[in-house]
Amino acid sequence: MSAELQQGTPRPDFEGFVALLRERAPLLPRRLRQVADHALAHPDDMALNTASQIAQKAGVQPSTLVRFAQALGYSGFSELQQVFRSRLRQQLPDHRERLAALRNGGAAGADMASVLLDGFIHASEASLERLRSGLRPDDIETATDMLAEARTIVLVGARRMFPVVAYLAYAFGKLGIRAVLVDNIASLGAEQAGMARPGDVMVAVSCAPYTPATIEMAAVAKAAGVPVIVLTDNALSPLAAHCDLCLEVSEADYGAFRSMAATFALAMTLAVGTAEKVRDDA
Amino acid sequence: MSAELQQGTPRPDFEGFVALLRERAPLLPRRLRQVADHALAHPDDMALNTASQIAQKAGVQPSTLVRFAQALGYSGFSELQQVFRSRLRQQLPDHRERLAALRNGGAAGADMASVLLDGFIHASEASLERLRSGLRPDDIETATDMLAEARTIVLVGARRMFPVVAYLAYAFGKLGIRAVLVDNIASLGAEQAGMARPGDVMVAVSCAPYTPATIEMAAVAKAAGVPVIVLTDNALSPLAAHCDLCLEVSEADYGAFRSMAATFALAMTLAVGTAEKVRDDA
DNA sequence: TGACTAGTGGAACAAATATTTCAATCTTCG
DNA sequence: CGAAGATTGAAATATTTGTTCCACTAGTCA
Repeated sequence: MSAELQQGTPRPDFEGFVALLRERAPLLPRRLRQVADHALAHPDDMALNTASQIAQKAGVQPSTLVRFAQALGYSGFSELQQVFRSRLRQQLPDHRERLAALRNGGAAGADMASVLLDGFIHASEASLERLRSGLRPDDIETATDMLAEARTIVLVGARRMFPVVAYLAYAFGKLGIRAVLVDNIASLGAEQAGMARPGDVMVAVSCAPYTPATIEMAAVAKAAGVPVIVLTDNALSPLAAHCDLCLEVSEADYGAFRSMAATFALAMTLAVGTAEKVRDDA
Repeated sequence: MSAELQQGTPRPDFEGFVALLRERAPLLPRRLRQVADHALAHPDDMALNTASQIAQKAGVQPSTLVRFAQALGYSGFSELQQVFRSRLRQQLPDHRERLAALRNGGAAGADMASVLLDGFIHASEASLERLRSGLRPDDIETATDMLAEARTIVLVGARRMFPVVAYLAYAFGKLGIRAVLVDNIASLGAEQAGMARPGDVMVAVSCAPYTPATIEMAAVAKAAGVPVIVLTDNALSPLAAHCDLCLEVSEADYGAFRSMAATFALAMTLAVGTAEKVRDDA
């Protein structure tokens, strides 16, 4: 091992570890780098599991963990692990206090950022909670059945909801499921969506205030005999009229902005659930 | 040992442990009671230290810890400690096991859907929790300062992360803040991003596996004197090298898919925070 | 009071875990 | 192309850690 990597024991706190890694990581060999990535991505894992369990998850040998720790100047893996454990110890009470402080005292202008962030986090958590209790598992089941049998999945969503369908396009693509994203480029949305035929399935996403184009495309598809699955905010949505299956996701808002957390969680579920079905059928 | 204390392995979660203790504690011998008190008072200690360290803090022998665990029906101290560790971990791996069990056991379909949804909801919640405690409010403050002073905000993100910048484009637009979305249409991404000049600000979003084009655009912008704000998953990200401010968001994953909840919450915070600043300046 | 039982401390033991070592492999540079 | 060096995987080893056992104590009931 080159001598330059050998130094006295580095700072025993997590921040110190990250700082150290920031400068050393680029110079580290492949496997050690792999460990570095894993350590930053899964710090809890590093704190709570044994060396061989961590090594397995990181895709390396246990000995590599020891080498990694030593390359950074720690005496061994155990010493490095203490860094992660102390982080876990401090982090919990620390953030509980901060949260309580924020809630009680009307925050000053300086931590406006914290208040906003906290607000959006809360809205997201509330949305997820509602999703958990509000959605019928049978409906997801029906949806994934439909999607798994589709020749092509046509994804429609605009404005606020475009990110959701864009994500679905990515996820389906990665899972090897044929899907096309209607992005309305050059105002060709109607033509893009119009190519759907029986045998295909449309997924349309829209919440209040509903984008007329999305409703229109769903209506046209349905009339053409294309099954339509809708993600919307409530059962009275104008979209609900033009669909075969309606999945309701009510997001909580903070200020003028609504969370997207529940919608994305549902989207991921649909994508993976469909992939599982497709695989089982084959 | 009296037979009544011997039972099958109790529930492996922390709630179960507390419930069990509530009814058994009064009947326990002195030293075991002492352990019970310590366990409830210092659950983190129970999760993160070795048996002899814990024993010392609790004022008992290591063997007493083992007896305590066994008196409650666990096979030994190690098994009991896992209960405390999973509490810290917020039971994430538990879901993987359940999903694996479902696959093997061939459970009913509706169950599969529930497990998936539950898994993604958990991953989202864990991500939000990490965001809450892991992000420095000062960094958000700095980011919104930079954004509020920008003439035009240039938004760069690809593949998995495209939905985030697409959302930001929507949000900034709605808030009356000038922003352009680099969507790489017709492979014109470099030209789209290349129009950024000093006085503008670029927001680049990318997590592993990093899209080379995004890194490249951030590097070019930075070299041209355009301030770059980066949203990425860890400090070692190749994007971190080419930015003026690095916001780290580590999302929890479930299966092969990572949550987007924390990234979106942060994006909303940035958008609204910037709007507040712009309004105050005027 | 004396025998019996449950409880306890501490040492011996067994198991799990981290660490070291060494041979094989891949890189790099002459 | 070939040699020197770095890197890696896997087995051997050393250490730590958890567990069991047994002698001893304290409390309880005949």
